[in-house]
Amino acid sequence: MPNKTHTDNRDDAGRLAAGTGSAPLYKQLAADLQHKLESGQFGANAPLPAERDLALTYQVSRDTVRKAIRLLEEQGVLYSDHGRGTFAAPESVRQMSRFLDSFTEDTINRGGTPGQNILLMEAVPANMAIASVLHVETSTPLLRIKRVRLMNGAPVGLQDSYLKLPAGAVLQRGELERRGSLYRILIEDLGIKPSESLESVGAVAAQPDEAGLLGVAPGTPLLICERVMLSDRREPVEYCEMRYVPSYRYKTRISKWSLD
Amino acid sequence: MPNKTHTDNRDDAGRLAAGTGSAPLYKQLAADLQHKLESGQFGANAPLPAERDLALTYQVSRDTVRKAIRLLEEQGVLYSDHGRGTFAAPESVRQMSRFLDSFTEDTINRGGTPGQNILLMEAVPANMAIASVLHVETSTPLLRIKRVRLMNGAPVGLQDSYLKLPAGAVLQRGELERRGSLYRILIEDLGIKPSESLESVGAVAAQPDEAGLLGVAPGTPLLICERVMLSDRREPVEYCEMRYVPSYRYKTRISKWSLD
DNA sequence: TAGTGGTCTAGACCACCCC
DNA sequence: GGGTGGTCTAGACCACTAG
Repeated sequence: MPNKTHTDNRDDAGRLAAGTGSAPLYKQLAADLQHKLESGQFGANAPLPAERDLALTYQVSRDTVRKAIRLLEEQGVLYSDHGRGTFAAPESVRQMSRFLDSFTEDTINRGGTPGQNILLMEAVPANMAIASVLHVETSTPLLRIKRVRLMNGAPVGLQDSYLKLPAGAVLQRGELERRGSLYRILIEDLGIKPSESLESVGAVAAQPDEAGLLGVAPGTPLLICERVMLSDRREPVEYCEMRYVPSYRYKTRISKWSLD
Repeated sequence: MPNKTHTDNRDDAGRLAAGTGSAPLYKQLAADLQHKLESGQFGANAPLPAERDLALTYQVSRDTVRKAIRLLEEQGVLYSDHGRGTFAAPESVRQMSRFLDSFTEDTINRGGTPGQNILLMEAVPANMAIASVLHVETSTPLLRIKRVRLMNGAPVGLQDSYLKLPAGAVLQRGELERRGSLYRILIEDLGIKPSESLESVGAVAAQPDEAGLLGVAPGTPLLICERVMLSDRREPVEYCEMRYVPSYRYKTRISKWSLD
């Protein structure tokens, strides 16, 4: 296959772009297939062409086709059954993201407008519990950020976040107000790449102060989500407690059954 | 590589078993690596041998090594960084299952003894909402199972499940009481293979009847989890509402960050 | 039996990280 | 520069499903 350095995905014959400048072939193929699936070319549970046919069509190896299919399978866009074929996933599955979203992205995905009201943003010493989960000594200074999160202007949640910042890193309140998403700043400005998060979800009653901030009656059931976020080096970087009003739902897709 | 039909994983030289009767090489390799990791041969974030070295050691192709590594990566057992190496995941990540567990398995994983108290088990006509999610006509008969779930004898949750059974399938109350796990029966007896579930999690206040069954005060915040379970053909099979007491936590690991 | 996805190989080159 | 993981290929054979 000739090397090209297109920014476009396709050459004149409709083949995928190769070469050092472009995305991996299997990602291009996945994007192409996803586009076809989302444009409604395949109904729910409709079969896709066989892997060998796709390889011929796109002029790539079958292994590359399989990588693209596995990628889309992880995203819930399609699924493969041994001996039967590969099929378009039903709409209900396709909409559910299994991945980690920031509040900002999640809200946009739900069709809402995200907002925030920063209640507090200051350096605090780590208490024993938080020091333990973030792998630091007690009293190590952490950046605490307490925010009311808004959807379409209405309060939906309280976020209380403790951040272990790299030495010398600075995060200004104005910057957070301007950008909205804390994670975007971590990624783009501070070089912190989140890789995984460990979450624990439960229910609690709203305390009077929390109730006031969220505009609900004290004692109202709240969804509480505690999260430890890990960097790409698997260093714990953030501990966060989120309390959401009852109308807010936490949605997820779980795949693969642990029973064999 | 010679074909063998061992039930054992290794031959005399310590190589993995090949041949038609044995598990895929990459799964054997993954099991072997996982065992080494769990036995503490590698500390948190300790580097594993390079892929090429593992391939030599185990006498398999590098691609097979990569498949094994990807499998363990999905399970949170290890992680790979481009250009740096492959590393043992920290203990906190390793413990979190990202997969679908039944209440029975989940409770066992937490070190508890699961139990149940079947409140109701009968055929009921589907109402509009449930008919919609299960893709059946209104009034189609469904099997409704309402249970109090127990951990170490104490009530921790209410499960209200609506099942679309295959024509002619029968599920006896005594069978469920004896086996404990509904999903085991679905898989082993009815040929229903769960593949994915879509979940929505939130918080609600306990109603008087629910409070009585769970042994909490009315108005106590409960964690509510609604679930639609899909078969391997992506047919919705079960709609289930679960309400858990505040002490019960729903834990999960989320990987891959949606921002690139 | 024909067609599908699943596993496996051997080798090549690219991209990234760190010394 | 030397080592690491990431991508890609061409071909072979196995395992499963369905008509």
